[in-house]
Amino acid sequence: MSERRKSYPFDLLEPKWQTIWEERRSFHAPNPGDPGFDPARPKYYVLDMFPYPSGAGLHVGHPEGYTATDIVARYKRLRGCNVLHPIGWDAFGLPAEQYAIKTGQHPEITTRENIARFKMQLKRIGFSYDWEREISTADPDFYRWTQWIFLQIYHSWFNPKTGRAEPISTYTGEDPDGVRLAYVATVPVNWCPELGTVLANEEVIDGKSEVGGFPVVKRPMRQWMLRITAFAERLIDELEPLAWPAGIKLLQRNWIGKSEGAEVKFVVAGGADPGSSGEPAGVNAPGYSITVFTTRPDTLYGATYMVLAPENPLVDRLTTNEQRPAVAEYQALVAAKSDLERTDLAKEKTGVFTGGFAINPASNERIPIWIADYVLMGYGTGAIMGVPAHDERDLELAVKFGLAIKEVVAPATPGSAPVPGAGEGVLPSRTFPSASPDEKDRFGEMPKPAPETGALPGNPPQAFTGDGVAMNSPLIEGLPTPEAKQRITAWLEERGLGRGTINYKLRDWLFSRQRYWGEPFPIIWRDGKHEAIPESELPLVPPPLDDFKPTGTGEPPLARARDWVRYSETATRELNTMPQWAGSCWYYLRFCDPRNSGRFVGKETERYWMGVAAGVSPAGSDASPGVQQKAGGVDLYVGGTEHAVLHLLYARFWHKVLFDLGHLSTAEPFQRLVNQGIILGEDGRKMSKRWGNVIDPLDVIAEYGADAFRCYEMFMGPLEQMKPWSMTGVEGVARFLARVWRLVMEENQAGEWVLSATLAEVEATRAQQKVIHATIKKVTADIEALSFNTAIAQMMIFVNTFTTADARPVSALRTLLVLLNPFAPHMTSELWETLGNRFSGAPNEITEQPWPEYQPEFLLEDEVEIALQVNGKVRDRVMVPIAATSVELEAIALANERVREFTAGKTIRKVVAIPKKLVNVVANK
RNA sequence: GCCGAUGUGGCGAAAUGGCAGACGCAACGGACUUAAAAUCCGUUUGAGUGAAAACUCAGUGUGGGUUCGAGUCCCGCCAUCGGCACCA
Repeated sequence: MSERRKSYPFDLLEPKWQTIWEERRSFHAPNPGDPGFDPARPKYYVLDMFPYPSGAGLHVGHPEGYTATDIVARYKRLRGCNVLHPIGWDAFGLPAEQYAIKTGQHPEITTRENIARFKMQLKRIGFSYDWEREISTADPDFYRWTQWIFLQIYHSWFNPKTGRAEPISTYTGEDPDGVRLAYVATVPVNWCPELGTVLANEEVIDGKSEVGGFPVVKRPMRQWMLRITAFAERLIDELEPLAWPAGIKLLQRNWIGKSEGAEVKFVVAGGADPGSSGEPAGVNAPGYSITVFTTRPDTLYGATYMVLAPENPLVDRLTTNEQRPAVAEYQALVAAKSDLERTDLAKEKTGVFTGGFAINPASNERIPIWIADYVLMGYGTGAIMGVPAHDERDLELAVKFGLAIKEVVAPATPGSAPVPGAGEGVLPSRTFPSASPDEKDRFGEMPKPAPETGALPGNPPQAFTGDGVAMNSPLIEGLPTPEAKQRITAWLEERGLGRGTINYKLRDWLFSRQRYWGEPFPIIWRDGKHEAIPESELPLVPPPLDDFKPTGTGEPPLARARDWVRYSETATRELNTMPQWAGSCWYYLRFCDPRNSGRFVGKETERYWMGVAAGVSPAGSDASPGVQQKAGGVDLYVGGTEHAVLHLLYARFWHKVLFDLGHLSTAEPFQRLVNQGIILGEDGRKMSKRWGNVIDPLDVIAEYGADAFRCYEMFMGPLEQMKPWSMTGVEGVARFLARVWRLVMEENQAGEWVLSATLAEVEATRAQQKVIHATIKKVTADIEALSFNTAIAQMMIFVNTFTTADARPVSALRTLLVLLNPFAPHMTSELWETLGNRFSGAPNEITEQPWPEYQPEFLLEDEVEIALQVNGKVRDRVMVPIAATSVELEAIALANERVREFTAGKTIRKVVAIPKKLVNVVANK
């Protein structure tokens, strides 16, 4: 490192103040009832997304959000709030375990080392965390309560009548295990052989694991599931009033994917197709039917065929002997495809006819039943009605295999009645079967276009998928789409042929992992049935293991600990562990009361920190029934967009369960959410080892100091934006801080820093007052709005103004120090102390100083400069009295020489005068 | 393909519908210095006119529109980034 002289002695004073803060417990927030707790102060809970302590340590991207929250935390303290500003470690997780597998090093040891390094880095930046609240999700004192919460979920069910989670004891049906919020199911899961575990859908990206990028295959396994789908509606509704970025809300809504529509029952036709020699296989069973889900019940008359998912268990019973080989072959083909291939092949539709037929309940037409892999078993009923005229996917299949296409919705032409039988450009109706000559085409393997495509000259066929007016549909003829949907749904319900229903894309949460480094389930198995272990046995600690490797069979590594597995003569332990999300689902609650050994969080403490902040009135009335949304929760939560869906959705889900069960005082955990943008390397690329552009905060701090590091992180640009790092930019901000330092200090002959001789206990001049109060106003508003870059810019203006002043008023500098304190806490603390030793009139500690209030009268001027425009172009600027009225301004403008010059020979049409801003004279020939 | 965000000097950026480019970086010029570093002061969107002070025109991805007035509001298009991706 260069031996350049430090522009101010940050290397001495930063460690000094960090030690002082620790010794004085300056940022410790007492809980209600604790000594020193002041109930008169409002609470403010400001939270970071806690880090996973990886082996690489922090780079400069991590502390961006942390710096923002730290500024807010320090600002709120100066404003007299009780501030909860904690940090901890998301310590369970795959990387530590992968490392253990490679090296044999126990994950607990690597995790402890990584935490130590992270902690040292964070402390060096000077964050004002309450370190007495530090937690780790891998600490038994913590995960004991993670396990306890799992048991709460396990012991609950979702009561559809009340719309909330209730103890399983309130369930009166026959099968409690079938309704629990935590349940076991054998489901096709994403099995990752390399990682030796199953993964949630969300952890699989393009058919590969999110961690490591290993291939993932589908495989049926017995797994723990959490019934998050029961909360789908509330997770959408209660999102609405939160102060979150609109884009994140949208992301969550899309993820949940609500669609309203109807289920329709199609009766399977008896007997074979008259033209076919195939035997009907099992389709003679009377009353046999297939239910589909559709969002467009109004297109029922246009359903000319049905499609089942290849995995649908009904397929076997529908398939005729003749079609059986083709169906079996297709099913095998689909099963062999990975998710990636399935998506890749999505460009062209494939499918095969089962030989079976069903009756369209509206038109009574016999329609063929196909299977195709574009129909997913996991959504809706795993079966659809094919309406090729009004659905692009259905149209593709129909065109390819020559299935009938029947138009039943006419685009509504504005201002005129729908054209009956609107003909031109419409596809010719066809009858099934016409594809029989193309037997070889049945898998869609033919690379050449199907003959049908060639048979349609001109425009490619297009499905009309918008709303319009029903046609060719006797029951709803001429009705606009929304009414047609209602009418046909009612008609179906009357006849028991269907009902209105809602579907969600959201699936239940696959909650178990076949890993070692996670929370063991507090569950045992006896006679093939699961039971909870008593709460008194928590925490359930994982057994010590020498070999962490996955077994490869899908059996978790915990199976190796034979003694541990054997719970009693008749019972064995559950071998799965929880996913990494578990701890982060509720860590923010534990921060409120991290050492409570009797409860996951004390009741009163939770009510204080997570409840409705004083002065904020809850939205809506408490008297309303059901799950009325309340304000409250974490007041500000800052983190990356990568958690927009998963972490935030899972945490909201757990929070709602705990709220319903009466353990919490609010229905939502995070009132205000902000995403910080990514910080790129100096080369404009994402920071990564691969590019060698990673910047370690400690290196920056060594050269420029922690205060400069913090200020630069905030000065780079808007918090939410992606932006590249710049070392010369850091230098510029460091220069600014050095100028602040030299406002107060100067070097004597001996090279020591002493108070500047220009300091004086004098009144600020009027011009200086204006800058002071403009700065107070802007910095205050900008911190509230998290616009830290412009707050710093304003303080730079302040410093530029006072640098050139002959005498520097002490009071003005003190004001600046308080405003700057949240950004550069070390230096401002030092200067504050130094000033206090020489000048009286202020408390000894900067933290005891109230936040300054700006006085509007100092911002007022006697005169303002206004612009004089002609036809919108500025022609002159003049000083006018601040109180000048529009009429006076108009007169001034019209008398102005430059204005007259540009209006000469023209007629003045209009004069727009805006006091304190400008006058615009509109003139033409 | 669908959804969302973003496009402003050489660079990071700023701007309740009212003087585009605050603040900072880089660059250039000056002061201090034997010299350099540091520091302080100044210049810096482009094109044109002028000896100069000044002045004129153009300018916020692109094409339209609303308005006395648009970086800002509306419509179309282009580019970059992010998310979703057969969800019936």
